[in-house]
Amino acid sequence: MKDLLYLKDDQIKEFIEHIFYAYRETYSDPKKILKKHSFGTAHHRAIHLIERNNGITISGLLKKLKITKQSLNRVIRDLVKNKIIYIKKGEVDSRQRQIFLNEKGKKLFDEIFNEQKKRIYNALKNSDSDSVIKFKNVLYKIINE
Amino acid sequence: MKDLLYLKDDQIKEFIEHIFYAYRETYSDPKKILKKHSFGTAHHRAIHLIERNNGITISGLLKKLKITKQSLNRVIRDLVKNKIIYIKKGEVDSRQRQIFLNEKGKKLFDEIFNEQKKRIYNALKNSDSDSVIKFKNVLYKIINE
DNA sequence: AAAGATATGTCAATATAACTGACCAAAAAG
DNA sequence: CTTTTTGGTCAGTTATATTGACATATCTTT
Repeated sequence: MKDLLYLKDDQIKEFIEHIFYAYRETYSDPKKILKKHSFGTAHHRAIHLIERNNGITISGLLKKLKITKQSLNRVIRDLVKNKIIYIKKGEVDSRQRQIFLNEKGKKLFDEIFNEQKKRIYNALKNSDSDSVIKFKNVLYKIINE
Repeated sequence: MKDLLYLKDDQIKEFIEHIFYAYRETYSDPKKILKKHSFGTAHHRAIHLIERNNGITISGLLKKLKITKQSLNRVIRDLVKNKIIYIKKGEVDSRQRQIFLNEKGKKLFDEIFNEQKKRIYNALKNSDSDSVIKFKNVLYKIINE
């Protein structure tokens, strides 16, 4: 086997460490905004996925979040109570629930996203397009295992 | 301003989402091993940083972990009690504590790392060295803001 | 139509990892 | 000698997740 520098353990350990930092920093940025509404990162992740997948079902969210329905339920209840999201019965399968951001939710999402965007935007604008493409490719390979 | 595709909001939202997935998956892999010792991800992160920074002080750890000393203290106590780490008074400044993995800790770290390594290794081995370098560069830019 | 499977909701108890705030002691720095 | 820094600890609280049990409505299969 070739002695590929970038496959050395030290390099891999560094990646493991820096993936943590990237996650932590990216999700710390909007915490003040969330706190104004008494929301936390769990609410944030749900809002993000609902914005990205309009009309997503409960089980759809569960698959993406990989948490239990009891955990998700708390979050969903909070968001409904605060009129961030609304829920409709599934059109095809009325056991299902479809979840949507309402106007207040869209505004909150925009506020949150604006905070998070800064960090990513600044990183990308100082990178050439090839770097961004390759960053994305490796990131996806890490997720898909 | 140029209409750079990779700076579009959708692309940025995707990155925000996938940074979360990458973190979650990378740190989920060794959870079974940690559970055998009744440790969690908090212990994992501390062990990782101690392995990477032999003799790191309490305040050094606090800066990297960005948690309170009360939170860290619980973790450190657990690790000392289970003989994963040991603590020495600082040589220059004896107010400080220097933290080291002992033999049991090194073995545990190796077990944990082996699990995590698989995911990263597989992602990197299917990427060319230029991709890995560029992945690293963008990742670091995200952290440094 | 009856039986079984699926999607969701909810109650209760527990675990993990973090937080705030207060206070103390030892050692270094001024 | 006074102040600052480093670390330890007690107590209470919050956020997010878990397991397990059970209920209801709806869809699918027989």
